[in-house]
Amino acid sequence: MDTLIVVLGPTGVGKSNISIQLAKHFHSEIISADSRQFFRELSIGTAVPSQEDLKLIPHHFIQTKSIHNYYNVSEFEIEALTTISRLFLKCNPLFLAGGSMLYIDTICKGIDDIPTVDLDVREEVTRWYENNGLEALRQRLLEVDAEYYRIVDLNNPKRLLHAVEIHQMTGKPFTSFRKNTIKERPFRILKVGINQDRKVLYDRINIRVEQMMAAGLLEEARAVYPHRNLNSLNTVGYKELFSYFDGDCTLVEAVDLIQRNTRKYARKQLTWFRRDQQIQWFEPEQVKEIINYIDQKMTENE
RNA sequence: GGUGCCAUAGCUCAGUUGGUAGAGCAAUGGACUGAAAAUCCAUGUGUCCCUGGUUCGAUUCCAGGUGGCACCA
Repeated sequence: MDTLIVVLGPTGVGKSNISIQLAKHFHSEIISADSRQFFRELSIGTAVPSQEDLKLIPHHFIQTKSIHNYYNVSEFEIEALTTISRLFLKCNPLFLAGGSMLYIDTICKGIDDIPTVDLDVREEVTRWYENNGLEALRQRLLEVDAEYYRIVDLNNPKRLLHAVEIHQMTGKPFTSFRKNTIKERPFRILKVGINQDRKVLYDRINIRVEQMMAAGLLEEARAVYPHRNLNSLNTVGYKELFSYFDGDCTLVEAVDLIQRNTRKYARKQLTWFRRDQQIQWFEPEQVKEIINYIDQKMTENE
């Protein structure tokens, strides 16, 4: 049976390296589930695999988009599933590796069919919110979608905005699109989590940020600085350096903040993954154990 | 060596007219359906430097000590 091995874990734990070893062992390829490694303008700050690694093992969805093109998880679902079914013709197991929680879940469980918001609608509703405030936004949502109003986090403007945008665009309440059904996939999914001692992870993250700076992250960030308002650049490692370019902080402070925000991101990833009971957890050194685990599962269910 | 100022949470500090304390940041936990490396929510943390004195009661007042900073020698 076709099996997709999902290699997940917090940022900086060594997922890329491990999934390359696994793909090599199983003569397979890797689909990336990393919402920032899609962008070809961002390579140092998103820690994409090296050119040698990319040559060694074919990767998909790495640096295939531009920061200028709006991209979202739904488009990823469609594209990635197409790629996955094509690759299963020659590889099994196949690997999905990355740390973007929502993107992983979307491949595993699917996401409801909700229209993509036009950028002009987004701009219009956002401007309305900026002029009228959060309370007005809540009231507007209550009028158009009382059901969602009851369950949504009323402090989170992005959630409210999206529901209002969908109504503005379609004339239907956001809730009418939210089916919350789990899509069945025509392949088996095995989740392999990589984690390690929190302190060791944090040290690795701090060092990795220093290495990124040494590798030229500052220049990479400066090159995209003119486009800082793009959503794709609302990204750890770039937004902090933009503040430095603005003169709002020193370079040392900016780098410090990158480290801190990366640590926070790792913590947030772990919070998300913690509730997923399907994940089998390993330490970064346990590549052999992971291979044994996959072998065992592959024969179990043939 | 002398004088002055300071010593409170992991850090930077506030405060207690004497009744054993609180902000920011950090840290930790949580939410999450097309912006997700986004966005939002919640939670502690303590020999109040040490030793004595005054007091029913001292982190707070007093004395001495220790450490730090500044100035003068």
